[in-house]
Amino acid sequence: MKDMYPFQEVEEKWQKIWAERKVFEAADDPRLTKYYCLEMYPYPSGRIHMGHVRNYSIGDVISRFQLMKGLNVIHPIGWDALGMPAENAAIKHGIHPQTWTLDNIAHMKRQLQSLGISYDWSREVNTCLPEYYKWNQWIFLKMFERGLAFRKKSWVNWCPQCRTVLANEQAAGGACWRCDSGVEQKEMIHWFLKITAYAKELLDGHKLLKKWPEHVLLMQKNWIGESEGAHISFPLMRSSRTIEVFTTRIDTIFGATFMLLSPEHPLSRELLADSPDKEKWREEMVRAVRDARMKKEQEEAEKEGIDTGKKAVNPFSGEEIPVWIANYVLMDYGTGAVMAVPAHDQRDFEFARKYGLTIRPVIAPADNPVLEEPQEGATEEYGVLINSGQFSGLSSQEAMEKMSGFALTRGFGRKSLTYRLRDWGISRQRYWGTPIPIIYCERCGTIGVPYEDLPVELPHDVKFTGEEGSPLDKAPEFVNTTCPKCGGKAHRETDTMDTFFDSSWYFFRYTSPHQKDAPFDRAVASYWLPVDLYIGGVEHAILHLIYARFFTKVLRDLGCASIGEPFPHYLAQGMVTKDGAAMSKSRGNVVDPDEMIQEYGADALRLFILFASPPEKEFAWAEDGIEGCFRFLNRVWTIIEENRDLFAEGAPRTISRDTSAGLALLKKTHQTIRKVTEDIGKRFHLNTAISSIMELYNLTRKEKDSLRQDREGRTVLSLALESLIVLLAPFTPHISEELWERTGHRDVLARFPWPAFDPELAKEERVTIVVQVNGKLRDKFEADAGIGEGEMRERALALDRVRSLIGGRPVRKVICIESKLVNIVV
RNA sequence: GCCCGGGUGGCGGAAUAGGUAUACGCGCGACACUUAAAAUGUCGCGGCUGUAAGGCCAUGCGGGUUCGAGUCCCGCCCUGGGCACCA
Repeated sequence: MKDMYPFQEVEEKWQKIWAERKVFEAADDPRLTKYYCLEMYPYPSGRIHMGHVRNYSIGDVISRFQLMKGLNVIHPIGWDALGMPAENAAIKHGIHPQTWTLDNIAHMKRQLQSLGISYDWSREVNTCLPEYYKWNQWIFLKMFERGLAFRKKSWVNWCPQCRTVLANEQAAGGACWRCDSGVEQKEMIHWFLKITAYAKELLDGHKLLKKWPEHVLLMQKNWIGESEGAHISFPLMRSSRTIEVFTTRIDTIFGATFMLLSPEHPLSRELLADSPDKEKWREEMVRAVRDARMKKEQEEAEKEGIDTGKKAVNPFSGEEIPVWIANYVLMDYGTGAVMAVPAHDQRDFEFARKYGLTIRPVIAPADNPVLEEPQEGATEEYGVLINSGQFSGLSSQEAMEKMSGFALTRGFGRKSLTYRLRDWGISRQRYWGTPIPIIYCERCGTIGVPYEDLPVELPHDVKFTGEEGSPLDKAPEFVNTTCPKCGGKAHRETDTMDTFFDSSWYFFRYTSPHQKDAPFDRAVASYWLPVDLYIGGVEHAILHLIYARFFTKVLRDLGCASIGEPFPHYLAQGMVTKDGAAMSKSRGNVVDPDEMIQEYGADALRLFILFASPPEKEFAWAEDGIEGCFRFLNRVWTIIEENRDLFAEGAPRTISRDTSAGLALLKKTHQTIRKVTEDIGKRFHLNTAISSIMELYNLTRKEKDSLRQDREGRTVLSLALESLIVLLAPFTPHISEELWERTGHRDVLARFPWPAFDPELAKEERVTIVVQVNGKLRDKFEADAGIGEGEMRERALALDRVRSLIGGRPVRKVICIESKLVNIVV
C-alpha cells in the first residue's frame, strides 16, 4: 500500500510523550470533579486477546472523553495475578509460578501500552505481591473476628482436574467454571465467608443499580433466590424432637399427608438407629445423591424413599403422618426437611403415587370447588381452601397470612424468608494464592495471625509435583510455627484463598495503591468511589459482581468504606466472535491483536473494534473491516496533510452565520460535535459516534475544493478538519495527537478541552416534510424548520400528487407532526 | 421445564420519544486517473414490476391496536444465555 501514514512511528512517539508528561496520572484532589472509569483487570495468562482489546478500548474512549471534558479521571489497571494456571505451568514446565506470572505481566503490559490505553500506570496493582495480599489477609482477619469468616466441615465441590475446591457459584451445573470438568463431592474442613448474612441486602441493593442491564440483575436475583414462606415445626411422635420445615405454601398444610427428610439430614440417621438394614439403604442413598451432584448433565433421578416407620403430628390438623426419607430433598436448602403435599406439589405427587401414600386435595380452583383426588398430577395453582378446618373457604393468599399468624401465636411456626444463596467457600488446596492467616495451636485452638505479623508470605522454595494436596503442606518451614498466644508449638493453615477474594476489593486499592497502614486510605477512597462506570464481560455477572458487592458492604460495616454499592453503572460488554463462534484456542479461530497492530496500527484496530458493533452486543471479527477502518484513517491523514496551509494561515475563528458557501459544512460540524458528545457521554453507542464522524469526513471531502476558494470557506473548512481530529481523539488517540501537532497545536490533545457545539448552528434550518395519504408515503416537500401546522397542512394538501390521490374524496382527518410529517386520511 | 436477550440488504450494523426503514462501513458492479495494479475519486446496488413517471411487496412467521408499527399487544418458529428436584 502506497501513501500509508507512518502509524508505527506515530504510535510509539505519542505513547512515549504521554508517559513522560504523566498525562494520565490522576490527582487525589477533592476539589476536582472526579470520574472513575474501571475495566475488569486481566488475569496475566500470557497474551492479550481480542476480548481484552475490546474491553479496554471501550473504557479508554470513555476515559479520554471525560478527561477532555475536564473531569479528574482515574483510569487504573492491574493484574489478577494469583491463580491456578501459574501453578499448572510450574508443574508442567518447572517454572516458578512467580516467574511465570511476572513475565506474563511484563509482556501484557507492553501490549496494553502498545494499544495506547490511557492508564495511570502509577496506580498499577498486582495481587500476587505481598504488599497486595497482605491486605487480603487483613480483611480476612477482620471478617474472622466478626464471625464472617468461619471454618466448617462440609461437603464441598471438588474439581479433580484443578485438584481444588470450588465455591457453589464456580461449580454451577456440576462443571468447573475454569476447566469445565465434572465436579465431585468431597467432605473437607473448609473456610467460608458468610455472604448469606448479606443476602437480603444484596437483593435490596438492586434497587440502587439503575444503570445495570436488566438481565444481569435478574441473574443475580435468581442466584440469591429469595423465597417468602414460613418455618413450621412438626412434633415427632413418642419423642421430644420436632422436625422443622420451610414451606412457601402454608395454605396447603392440611394436605400435608407425610413428611420427608433429606438422606443427609442428621435426624435421618437417628430415626433409623434401630433398623440397620434401612440405615444401610440410607447410606447408599446418600452416596447416590452425592454422585448425582457431580454429574454434569444429570437427568432428574427417579424418586426413591425409605419409610422410617416413625410418625409426626401435623400441628394444624393434629393428624399423625408418616416420616420418610427421600432422595429429592436437598440438605442445604431450607431446613433439609419438607412437609409433603402430594395433591399440590408435583414431586410429592409422584412420590406418593410410587409408595401408595395418601393424596388429599385441600385447594380447589376458584371456579370449580370440587373435592376430587387428582389423577394426572398435582395442581400447583392457588385457589380456595377446602378440607382445611377453620381455614376452609379462604383464598390461598388470605390463608397464608392467617395461617402463619396462627402458627406464631401457637408457637410452632413463623413467617420467614429463605435464600438459595450459600456461603462462599474460599479454601483452595493450592500454592499460588493468598495464605489464609490462621494458626492452629493445640492449646489455644484456631487463632488469627496477629496484624503486626502480616503478611504471611508464600514460601518461595517449594516443590510443584502435581500430587494431591497443597505444596504448602510439604513445606515444613511454612507449616511449623509457634502460637502467637502461648508461644507453644503450632502449625499454619495451608489452604490459600480463592482468587475471587483478591478481585472483590481491588478497585478500592487503586485509590491509594501504595498505602502502607491499611488496605486503602478511607478519605481518598471516599473521594473516588463509587466507580462511575464499570466495564467487563457478563460471564462475571454472578461471581465477581456479587462478591465485590458483598465485600463493599463488609468494608462499609468495618468502617473502611463509605459506600454500599461499588458499581452503580455496569456496562456488560459482548463477546468477541469469529465465524459464528467465540474466539478460542481450541476452535483455532483466534486473531492475535499484536499481529493486527503490526499490520494496521493500534488506532485502526481500536477504531474497528468499536465501530463494528455497539459495546454490549457480540462483536464479529472480519479482516475486511479493519482494513476499511485503516483506509479511513489514511484518508483523514491525507486530507489534513493536504490542507495544512489553512492552519498556518491563522484563519479567523468567527464565521458569519449567513456564509452561504460553508453553511452546510459548518452545520454538519456542529451537529457532529453534538452527536458524538451525546453518543459517548450519554448513550455509550460508540459505533454510531464513529459513523457520524465518517459522515463529517465525507462532507468535508466533497466540499473542500470549493470552500478553499474563499476566505470564509477556508475558515469553515479548517474548523471542520480540526473537529475531525479532536472528535476522533478518544477513539484513535495517536493519529489525532500527531495531526493535532502537525496543524500547529502545542499542547497534548489528550488534555485539550472537548469542543462545544453551538445549538443554534446545530439546528437544521430546512426540513423535509413527508406527506402520507392513508399512512402511505406519497410525497415530500422542503420547508423552513419553524413551519407551523397550518402551513404544513395547506402545502401538503396543495401538492398535485396529493390532490390526485385524494381524487375529490372528503378528507376525514389530517395528522401533523411538527417539522416532520403530514398524514392525510380520506 | 422455568426466566431473560436477539432475529432488519450479500455481510457488520443504523433508526435515541410510535412518524422518511436500510445511516455509516464492508462487499459487489460500472466509470475516471494509471502502461498496469494498489490507493484515490465519481456513480449505482432490498425484491418484484414498468421504456419512464410510478406501482406493489419487504425488518423471522401469523394475528391485533393505531391515521401510522422494526418499535406496542397476543400466539408461534428459530437462535443465544441463565437457572434447573430450591419445598
